[in-house]
Amino acid sequence: MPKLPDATPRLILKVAIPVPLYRLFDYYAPPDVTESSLSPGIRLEVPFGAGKKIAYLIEAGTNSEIAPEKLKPIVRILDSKSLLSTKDIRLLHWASQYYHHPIGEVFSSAFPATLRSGKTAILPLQPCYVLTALGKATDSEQLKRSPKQQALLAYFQSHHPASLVEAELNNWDKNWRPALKALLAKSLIANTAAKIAYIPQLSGVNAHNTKSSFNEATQEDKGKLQLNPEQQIAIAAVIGELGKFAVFLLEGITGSGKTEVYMQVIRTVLERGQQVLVLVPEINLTPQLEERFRQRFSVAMTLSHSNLTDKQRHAAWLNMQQGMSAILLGTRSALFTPMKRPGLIILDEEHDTSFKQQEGFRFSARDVAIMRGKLLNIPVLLGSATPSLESLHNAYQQRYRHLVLSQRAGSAVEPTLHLLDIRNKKLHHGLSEALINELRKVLASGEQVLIFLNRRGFAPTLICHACGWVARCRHCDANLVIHNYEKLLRCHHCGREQRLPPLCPACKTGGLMPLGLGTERVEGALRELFPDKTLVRLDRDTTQRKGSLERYLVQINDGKADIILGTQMLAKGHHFPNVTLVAIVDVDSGLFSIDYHATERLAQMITQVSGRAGRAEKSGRVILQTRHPDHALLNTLIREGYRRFADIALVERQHALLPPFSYQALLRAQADNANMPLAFLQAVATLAKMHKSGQIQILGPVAAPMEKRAGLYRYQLLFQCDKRSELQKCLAELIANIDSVAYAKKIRWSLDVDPVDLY
DNA sequence: AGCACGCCGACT
DNA sequence: GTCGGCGTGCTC
Repeated sequence: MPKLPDATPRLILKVAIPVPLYRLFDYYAPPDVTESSLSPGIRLEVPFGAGKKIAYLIEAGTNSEIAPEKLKPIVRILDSKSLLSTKDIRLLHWASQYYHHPIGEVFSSAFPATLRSGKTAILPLQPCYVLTALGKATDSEQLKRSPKQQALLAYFQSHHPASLVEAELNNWDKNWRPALKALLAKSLIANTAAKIAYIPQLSGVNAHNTKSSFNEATQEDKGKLQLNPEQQIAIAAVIGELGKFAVFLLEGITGSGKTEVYMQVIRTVLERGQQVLVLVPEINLTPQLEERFRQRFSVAMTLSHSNLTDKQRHAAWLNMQQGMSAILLGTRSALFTPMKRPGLIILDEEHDTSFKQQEGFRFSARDVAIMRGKLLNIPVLLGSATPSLESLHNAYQQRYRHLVLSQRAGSAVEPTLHLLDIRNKKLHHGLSEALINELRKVLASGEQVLIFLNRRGFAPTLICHACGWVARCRHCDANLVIHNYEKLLRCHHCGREQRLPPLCPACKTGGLMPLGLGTERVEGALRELFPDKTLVRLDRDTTQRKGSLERYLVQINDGKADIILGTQMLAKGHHFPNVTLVAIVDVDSGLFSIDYHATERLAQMITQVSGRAGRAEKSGRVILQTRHPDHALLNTLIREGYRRFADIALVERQHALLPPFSYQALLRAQADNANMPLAFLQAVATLAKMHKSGQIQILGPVAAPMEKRAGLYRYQLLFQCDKRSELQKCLAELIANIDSVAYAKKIRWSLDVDPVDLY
């Protein structure tokens, strides 16, 4: 047989590999595949260095800059077609460029761990069980001698459709297998072909089903379906833009019914046969939204967050990708989950900084979600009671549609805020007499109080009264925090801990004293003051174990707690309807930070915590202890509200030319000594000044506010420009040349585009 | 990021 | 005499 003419060149694949390198790698395609069967985005296994890696195909072609003898053939092709859509691939390219992060790592962040490690993209099927004709006809009463079987049969009979998969049975009761086995033996239940929960389609065989599935509002829900005019306007506005790109900022005070707006819009999207991506800042917030969605919608819903196992995340991702699930409720990491029929992205609590990834690929889930909506041509709905200044600015600039919910649902009244001047006042473990009296009154009337202190542990400082020695962390520029229960000193920055010393290590006397406040200390004081009241403390230390937060929340909402004490965990979304008094013990620590973001955060935090009070018929009060009762920010906030505060803050940002009136990027560098990172940043600054246009300001390098942390010395260089494209151009050029900068390989550096804090 | 190659100290 | 320390350089 004659050989093929030499003119047929071998196909060359340009692939992205998850390594911190800003370039693609070229490989030979297997000889028997054609270009058309190699769609961008498919996963490949390739030889790389000494080992093998999973790579993502960027493009197939016939030319390469690399010498042919250096090219290797790929090991194998993993996907017959891309698991990501063309538009989502474009999103990844955009994100890689915008955040200046290596393309391979960006691609791999879009996949769950299983697919990243080369597992085949097959949706695991779970066994499914259905009622038989006999099962439908049998009265579960007949099984009353075995209550578990009776309950299970009744559960099947009440479930619509009358089929259940293992996951649902697990949800019903952990130990369902024996009862099911018995029902199988009695032919009341049958084992059907394995399948996953279905998603109702817009038209066709399921049309009738679909309709009933969406309208299963319970009696309780029907009461809430009385929408006020603002809600109706918001819902109509978003629904009017379905199928198009638009960004909405839904600004709704706590209790104004934002979730109801979400649900009404979601319902319409589902009716169109499309899927919804709902992002929340943290896992803690998924259960309550999940519960409300499940009550309202009987469509398949998927959760995705970091507490799931790899298998669960694999299934969640593929469920969405294949259109088996209609709603994905997840945290930041769920942002890139592909959708077969994308219809809407909702980002709840859009101001929350947890949406910004703080290491590695430092993307903002909010900003990437907006770009994703733009590429997918679907609306993006941002919701918050305390919108970020950037989003408000975008709304004012008409880039976002601004939807406002200013009314509390039902008869609920907004809480009133009061500053309590504690200058020259005697404090009992941080609590003033006036505050204690207020607490006493409210507790006496059987109502709940909520006490907020954003610092866990007993006290943030251990000091020697005799010689002035302070317990410092050896690895960080920070004091060790006293944890009295565990008799430990712990560093909240590097996690290191040691025994609480009985004597001052410096002067060997017994003059050690706690200084400052933590939740443990306030807990002790409150237990002493109100020994007959039940106190629940919610902070990272008390809610570490899985499910403990949920248990406490149930206890609180059942009225089995009088005093709720905690850290910012309290500020995030949980509803405490019986709380009528909120006390913020120490509002001052956030007032005088060097980071201009701090006042915005403080205002959001105060407003969010305040929102926990007085949700029911009773109006709530919020007391803020302060030594700065004349502080302008505090006064604006408590008298005129968050929005007025935000408007003033925006004017200040404009005068200072700070974001959102300019754009920033922060180059951080760290190493186990101070010299190399500083020298590196200095060299980068010099390089940048050569390349930059006149518009870009280069500030620094300076030490990070905490210069030493976990044994590493940290410095940073800030870039700022009022033109985003100029800044981007400068950064791109820098990154392209950064390897040649002195010490670049000896230190750890990272670039943070649109930093949310300067630490 | 891994991983291998490559030149200088305490060990079977 | 070797095992191995991590400095430097490469990965198609």
